[in-house]
Amino acid sequence: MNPDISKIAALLSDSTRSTILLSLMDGSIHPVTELAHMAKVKPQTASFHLHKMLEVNLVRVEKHGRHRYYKLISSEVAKIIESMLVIAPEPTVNSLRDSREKSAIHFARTCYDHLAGYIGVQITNSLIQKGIITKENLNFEVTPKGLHFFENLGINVEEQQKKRRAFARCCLDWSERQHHLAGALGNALLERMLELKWITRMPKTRAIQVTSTGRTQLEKVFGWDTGTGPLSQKST
Amino acid sequence: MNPDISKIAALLSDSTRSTILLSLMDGSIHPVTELAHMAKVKPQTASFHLHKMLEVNLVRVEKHGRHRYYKLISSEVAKIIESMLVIAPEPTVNSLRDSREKSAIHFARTCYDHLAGYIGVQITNSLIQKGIITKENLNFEVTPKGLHFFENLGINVEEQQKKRRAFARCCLDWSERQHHLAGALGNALLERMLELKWITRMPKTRAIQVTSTGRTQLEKVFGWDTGTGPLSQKST
DNA sequence: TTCATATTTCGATGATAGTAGAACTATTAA
DNA sequence: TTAATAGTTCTACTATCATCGAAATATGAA
Repeated sequence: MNPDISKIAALLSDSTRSTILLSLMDGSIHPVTELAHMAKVKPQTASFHLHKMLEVNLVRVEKHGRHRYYKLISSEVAKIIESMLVIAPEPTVNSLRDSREKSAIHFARTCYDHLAGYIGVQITNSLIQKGIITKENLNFEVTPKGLHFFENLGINVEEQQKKRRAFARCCLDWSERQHHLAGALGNALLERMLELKWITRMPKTRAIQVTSTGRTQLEKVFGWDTGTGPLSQKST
Repeated sequence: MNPDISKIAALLSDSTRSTILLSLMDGSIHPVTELAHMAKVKPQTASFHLHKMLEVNLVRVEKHGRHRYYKLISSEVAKIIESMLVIAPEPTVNSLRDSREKSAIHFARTCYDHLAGYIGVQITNSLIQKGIITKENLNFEVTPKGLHFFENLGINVEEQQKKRRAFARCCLDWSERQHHLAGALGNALLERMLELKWITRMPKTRAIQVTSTGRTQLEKVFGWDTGTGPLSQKST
């Protein structure tokens, strides 16, 4: 007499649906055709899957004109996916295109609504090393020194603490096998970096690109070199 | 080019396998026949499923004589199941037996290696109210006063903090829709309560029974009445 | 050695579920 | 109004997979 996990798991067990869900892990809205393209299926098929996920409340729709935009319904759903990524096997790389995309995603990507990948982990580690945040069990705490740091960056820490969600949690990065910053603070940092144009979203993927301004600023602020982009990174 | 979540999810998507996994959520070892009985399938079928879960590293086996004892391979796997329980629909109750078991499980049960259900949440809330622990984002911290409390109970807090796992995290209780104490401290508390015979494991389920000693002690220590057991609890 | 118990392997069966073609609805542009 | 685009519904077709009987293996008991 337990809740029925299998109903939920069945929805993630199909590779088309899991591809769609991982695309939605960027936290934003996506039209059906785009999701169909990502999963390499016809629009009918994507529609069929999205309908199933709507019924069990994994995703939500917004109608705008003739488009229907889908998104993840909650961070609870994102957490399920996140926890599976920790132990999921890495995919086989079949083409040069696959290999490039893999490098890009390992280098920097969004994980639901915060930054992940090599860059995400590096930033998190730098924040710890510089005494801006401290890691307590599976959460982060902002030091007094850290309050100034975020203030200068244009992020109001208190505002993030008031939000009805985890303030600064650890999220296990599947590519780096280390923790990166998540929660309200992680989200605020991503948003601010996008706003400052240090990073930009790459179309059709969850991959993130570091701009030339970004490279300069990251080096200045954190004192390390990000390299020239995903292709210059050694694959691990 | 993401890790393949669907492979993992496919293993949880079958109701027989999910029943087996939920049985293993008590963190201990179980022989094949017992798991087959819980899932209401023949031993061959259970064996077939366990073999699949072995291959993908969800479970581990220990051979003792002619028995093969299975258990969850890691707390990472437990975390996946835990995160799904949060949004999984409640099962339909078909018989009086089901209804009784449901009450028992809602009243008190193990969740991987700590206490959950009405009793688990009540204990957690009492610990907070009495200033023994405090809730910081999604973790708990032990107050100086709390150190004495756990000392008196026979739990060495420092020893738990040294362990290579989350010390005292929040775990969302699916039946109570509130947090209860998990992590090393949650585990230590469960073990100590079993040792003191305040509670006992009920055979064939994850349900936990509060002994008469337990009722007296819980009332004394926390100042609330646990009732006479699951059957005296109002179902919510 | 012989019998009983625990578990796995093999093979056959039956049910479930993903896929895309065709047709249909809804919205936008010309 | 007509044409084009976005998305859904319906209907087969196909493939995958859980289930269990039967038989095999392995351990323990008598």
